[in-house]
Amino acid sequence: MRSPADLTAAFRAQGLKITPQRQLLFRLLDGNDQHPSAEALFHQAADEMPGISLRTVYQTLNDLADMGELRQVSVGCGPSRFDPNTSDHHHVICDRCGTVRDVYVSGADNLAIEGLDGFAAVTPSIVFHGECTVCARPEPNNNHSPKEH
Amino acid sequence: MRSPADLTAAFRAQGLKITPQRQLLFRLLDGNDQHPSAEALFHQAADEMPGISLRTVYQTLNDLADMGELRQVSVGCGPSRFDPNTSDHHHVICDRCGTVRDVYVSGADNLAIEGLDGFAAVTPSIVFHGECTVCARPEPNNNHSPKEH
DNA sequence: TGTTTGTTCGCACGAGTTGCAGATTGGTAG
DNA sequence: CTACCAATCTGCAACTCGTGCGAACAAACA
Repeated sequence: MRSPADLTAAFRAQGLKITPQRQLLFRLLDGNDQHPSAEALFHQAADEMPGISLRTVYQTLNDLADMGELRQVSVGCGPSRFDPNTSDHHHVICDRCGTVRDVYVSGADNLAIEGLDGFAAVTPSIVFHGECTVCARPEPNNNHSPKEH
Repeated sequence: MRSPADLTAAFRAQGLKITPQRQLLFRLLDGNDQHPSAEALFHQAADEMPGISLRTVYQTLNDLADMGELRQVSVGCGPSRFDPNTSDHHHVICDRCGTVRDVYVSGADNLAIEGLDGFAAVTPSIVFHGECTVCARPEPNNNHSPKEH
């Protein structure tokens, strides 16, 4: 995703308007590597702008995704996550708490695939499932729940 | 997934009962490479057993998934698909019509990954997105819709 | 300042899935 | 064969995530 200033210019160039809601969301997403869900981003936004609606967050996220400024990541279960990192990368997710991290995989486009059966223009999307350092810790009071850390 | 006979034995061994509904679903899933959704399987089952309920189909699919007899495949949007093929493989999906096929990828477990950041016991799940042969055909009357073919 | 047009918001709705409870039925012991 | 108990089935309601809609609102611009 580009900087809030660049996005502002890009939105205006398309005849779209710059609202306080959009500016706030641009700022919250800028450099954000947390892969927030729409809901999570909404709560963060509501802290600064109590009247903002979840509907607007979804709307803006979809607009940004349509413009290619962010990627929507499906993590198997639970809500979609949004990723302002648009570089060529993949994801690792903790199956316990849902934490998502970016990972960079070399050679993913040159995998030997059998059974492609005529499918064209195929691009891989890799999700590594595992346990994050916090959840893997064997301590007894490791009682944290999903959506934390 | 094991054969219907083996599943029957496995269910009984766990104190679970063998009902006509379960037997039907075992049979419909045996060797099924269509990656059906719960809904799709329900329609197929209802053809042979008109009174069967969608709830029972979900229940049985979840039971089988819990037992490791089938995998639940998330394809980004739309309902989950269920895959009785439990061998080590991945999937290619047509982004137009939703067709899913099994693919076998060599070297997937030896990918060079950067940014894993302490994540443990990481296994990759690869979904290739592309267009199937039918959807890639440039013919003008290529007007088939999702869930067909 | 006024007009135009895109935006926001809240609500209702829709898809997919699960929880619940009463009726039903498989498995088994008598 | 009958009776019993626990597992199961079914239908419905509820839930989660996301979208459609329309009235009120506000950014951009003359």
